[in-house]
Amino acid sequence: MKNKIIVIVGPTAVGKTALSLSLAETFGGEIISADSMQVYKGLDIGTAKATVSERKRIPHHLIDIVDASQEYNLADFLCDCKKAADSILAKGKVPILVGGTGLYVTSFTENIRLHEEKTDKEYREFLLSVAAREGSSVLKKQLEEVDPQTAGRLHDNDLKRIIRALEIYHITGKTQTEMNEMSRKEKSPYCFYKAGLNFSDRNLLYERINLRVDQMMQNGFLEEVKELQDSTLSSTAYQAIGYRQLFLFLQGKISYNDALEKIKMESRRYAKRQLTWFRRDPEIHWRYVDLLSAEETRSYFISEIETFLNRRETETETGLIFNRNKKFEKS
RNA sequence: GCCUCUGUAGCUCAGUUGGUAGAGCAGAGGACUGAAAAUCCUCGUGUCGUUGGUUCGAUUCCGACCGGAGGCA
Repeated sequence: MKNKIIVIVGPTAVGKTALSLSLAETFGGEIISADSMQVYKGLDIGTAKATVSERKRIPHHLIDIVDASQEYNLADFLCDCKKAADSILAKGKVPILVGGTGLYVTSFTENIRLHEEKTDKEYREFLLSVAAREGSSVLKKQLEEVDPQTAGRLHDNDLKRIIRALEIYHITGKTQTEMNEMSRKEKSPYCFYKAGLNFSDRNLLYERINLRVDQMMQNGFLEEVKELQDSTLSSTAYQAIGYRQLFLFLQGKISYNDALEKIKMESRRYAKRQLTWFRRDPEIHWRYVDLLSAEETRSYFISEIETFLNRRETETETGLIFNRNKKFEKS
């Protein structure tokens, strides 16, 4: 029988943390954060990490695991996440995967296996300079010769992905199409119950986000950013919403108000993209937090998860997301 | 009180020598396999302040009224 893992997803600020803590308590679970920014030490308030006392109450994994000056990516996450899940299972506890980074969550649940090949920063820089000089369509044409399938699904302006596809070919001699096929050969050794939190009214979600940004400021977000100013953030950590904007304010380049509004706006857009990502996974059980009380949401998922944990037949569908197009071809 | 400017999309504004309109931003939808809080694609949103006149036809021209900004008394 496959081991079972609980997954909680949803846009930023819906209340994933609160639900995860309460589910961890009732089921004897430990939490694995699936968040590309909470891995960084020192980015605390702005990334809305669970508080230290919450983390004392329930063990959390994959928070504060790398220095903010270091890079961290999907491959690192898949490796760390598996280790964390297995260590929790070995203790006889239930892993609860909680997070808003859709790529991380689905790559793990769909058992994407990345291969030895890594990244080649120099080659990336080189391609980037080519694109700057001659335009991205030149690279697109290169890719068309090497991997027409990937080139076909990418837009001319999608520079990051064009470069990545060329980079893969440069390192491995194989196309991204081939590599992607190889990456999903085996089904996940785990099975998942996927809980999704959302607002039925988008405006209420946005109000919640705006409010939370204000609360972050009250909790000393600006002081946190001041602390970071001297240390250099890695290019990935630097992408975290809020930090960039507050750096600009501290440098006197934008007003405090503009920074605040920008943070709120970027957070709202982020939430929207998260929803686009998670919506296409039909296995997620969605609950709307503006239609139910916290207690109703909690007890709904508790009873759902109870039956999930007691179930003997534990096959979950896989390949629903990254293979979506193929699925339609079959039928 | 008088004079000038102004009122067009959620916001900032363009425009129509009279044939009911378009940019940016905001917003919505989508994509996503080693940067993913990143990145990329697509798409609208309208009593053109109100009301009367001229006109086949007014958002456009004219008048009145109402709001906003500035100036003069």
